[in-house]
Amino acid sequence: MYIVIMKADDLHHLIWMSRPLMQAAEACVEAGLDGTGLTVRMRAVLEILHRHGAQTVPDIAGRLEINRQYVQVMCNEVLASGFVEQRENPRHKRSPLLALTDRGRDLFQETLSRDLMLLDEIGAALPAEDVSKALGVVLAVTSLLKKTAGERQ
Amino acid sequence: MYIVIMKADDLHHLIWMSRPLMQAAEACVEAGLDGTGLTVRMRAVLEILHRHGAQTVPDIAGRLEINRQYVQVMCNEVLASGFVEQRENPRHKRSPLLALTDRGRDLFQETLSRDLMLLDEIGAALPAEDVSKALGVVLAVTSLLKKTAGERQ
DNA sequence: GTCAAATTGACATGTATATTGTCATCATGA
DNA sequence: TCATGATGACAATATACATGTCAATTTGAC
Repeated sequence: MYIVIMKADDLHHLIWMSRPLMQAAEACVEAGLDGTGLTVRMRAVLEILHRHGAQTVPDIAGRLEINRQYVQVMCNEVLASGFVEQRENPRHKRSPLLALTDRGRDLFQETLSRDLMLLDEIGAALPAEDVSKALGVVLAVTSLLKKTAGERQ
Repeated sequence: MYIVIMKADDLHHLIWMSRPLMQAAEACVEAGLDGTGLTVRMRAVLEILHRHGAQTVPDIAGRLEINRQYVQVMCNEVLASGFVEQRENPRHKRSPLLALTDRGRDLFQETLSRDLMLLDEIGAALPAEDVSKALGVVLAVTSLLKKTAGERQ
């Protein structure tokens, strides 16, 4: 009985820590972007292009799970910044591929490596096994919550 | 080396799961609030009052870590809803205490118990120890990220 | 090859969730 | 009593989306 109560309590706390965690992470990324001319949402586009290579705007929207029109705005911003350029798309003449420019790639790799260093620092304080278990729990909880939200409707 | 890479990767994933987790949790709460006349942010106020007893608006803002002016708006909503009422504050004549009305208490307890049932259900699929460790990791990561964001500025 | 249907980019509008700033009023405590 | 601070109200701004529409063009089925 006691254990059950404790668990629900921890679970409750875990779930409601998601917002502070997200805010802290975003603040951290934002602070790391200071001076680069990038915003967090521009960085998101660069990350997709870095990880998955050249993509069209609708492709990026799909990966970000954000609607096409808003991602279009984000992409226009990175295009204007010069960190991304349009390339001809052999598969669709009116929908160019967006690709990182050399400047964009350099910049993103720089911020990425700084972020990875930070992750290593943070990770140093935590047992690898705990991190991996935490990820498992969070993934499971998220998927169960999603399912429940659907059912509750 | 391999382990370090794995850990940073898991950590990265864990951190960026915070948004989907939060969204899933909010969607779930919202679905559970359907028909009660409450919104998620109104519920947040009720939860504070339920857990900590009667509070002033600035007190609630402090606990929610949201700025005073916005919490004022949230509180005005719950006051209008009739689930919360103003009481005289012996410590400050211009700043009344907000307290749950009987209706508010009943309603909140009902939604709370439904949510606790859900938590138990979700918890049933997870070892208590893992949940507790996950919470520990998330708390640690959040606090380290907050610290870093501050330093990076 | 033709033509209907789908895709794309652009733009306008709406909404939720905040933050920031200002101001008058009033309470508190030195 | 009087400076200081707390409170509530209001306005402006920002961010992060969703939705809807439209023209141009592309694709694919026939």
